[in-house]
Amino acid sequence: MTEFKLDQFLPYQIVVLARRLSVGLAEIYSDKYGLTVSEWRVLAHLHDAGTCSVREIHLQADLEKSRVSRAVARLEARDLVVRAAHSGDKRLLVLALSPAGSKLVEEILPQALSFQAEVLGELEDAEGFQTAIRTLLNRDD
Amino acid sequence: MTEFKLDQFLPYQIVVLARRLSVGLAEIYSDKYGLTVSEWRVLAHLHDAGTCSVREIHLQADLEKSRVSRAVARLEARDLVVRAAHSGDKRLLVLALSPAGSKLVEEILPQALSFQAEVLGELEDAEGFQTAIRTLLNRDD
DNA sequence: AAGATATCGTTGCAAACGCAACGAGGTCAA
DNA sequence: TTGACCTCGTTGCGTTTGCAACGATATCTT
Repeated sequence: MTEFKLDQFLPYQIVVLARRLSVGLAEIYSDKYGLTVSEWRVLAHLHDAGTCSVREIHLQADLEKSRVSRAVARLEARDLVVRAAHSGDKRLLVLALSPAGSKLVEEILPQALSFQAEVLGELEDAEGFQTAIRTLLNRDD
Repeated sequence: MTEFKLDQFLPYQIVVLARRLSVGLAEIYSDKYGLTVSEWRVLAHLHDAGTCSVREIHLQADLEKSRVSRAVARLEARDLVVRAAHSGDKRLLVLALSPAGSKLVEEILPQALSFQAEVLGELEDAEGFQTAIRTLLNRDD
């Protein structure tokens, strides 16, 4: 009989860890600001990108394009994001943060960063851990 | 303006990694054997535990009890799991793998383990990585 | 021993999900 | 320039999800 402990199985451990971190982070962007994961990622990416299309967020933020589309619609309804037509290619949307959106993101980011710091702070070799994560993320794409 | 790159943000990286590993693993238990994540976890835990209740799987395998309940129902319909009443406490269910279930798990496990080995093989310091994961998983519970 | 409380597994339901299909617009070749 | 093909963002739809509520059983309290 093959020896196998689910709780020592790496893919399982990482999925569990991911869920825990998500729940922890959600206490910030969801409980305090009423944002979903999709919305938070859209805002975060726009903060960095300045301006971009739905497709770019889909690719850069690991979100189904339908999730991006609906998240953007909700964010626009809350006046956190501005949606405009691209002048050159009319298929594209030009998304950007509104002033209120920028303000909101600036309010959330420090908290997100401190959450990250708190997590990393528990590790002996935080550097090595981050390198490992990056290594795994860069495989096969 | 706060500096923030979503793709360098640890919680995000781990969620993305978790999804990738899940998809990779699913090529084994889902594509080849038609199992869902919930079903796979139930089988894996039963393989190790021998016999247990819905609640125990709920706690040990990080699954909502409704997911366990439904997964068990499907597995029983496929004759992979046996569901019996507990003699002492009639609220409890006694779950166990059927012979066919055992056989199936024995077939899958080596593939799961080799998938894990493949992932760990890409890391310089696999030991350190696993230690870090365990550290993070043991916080606050 | 009886009533209040807690726990077990199941079920109902609203919301979220992923995927496929769509219309609108762009690109490329002949 | 016209037709085939590709890409963009949105929408529809069946499935899955998490949560709350439920009936049944156990336990605790007095």
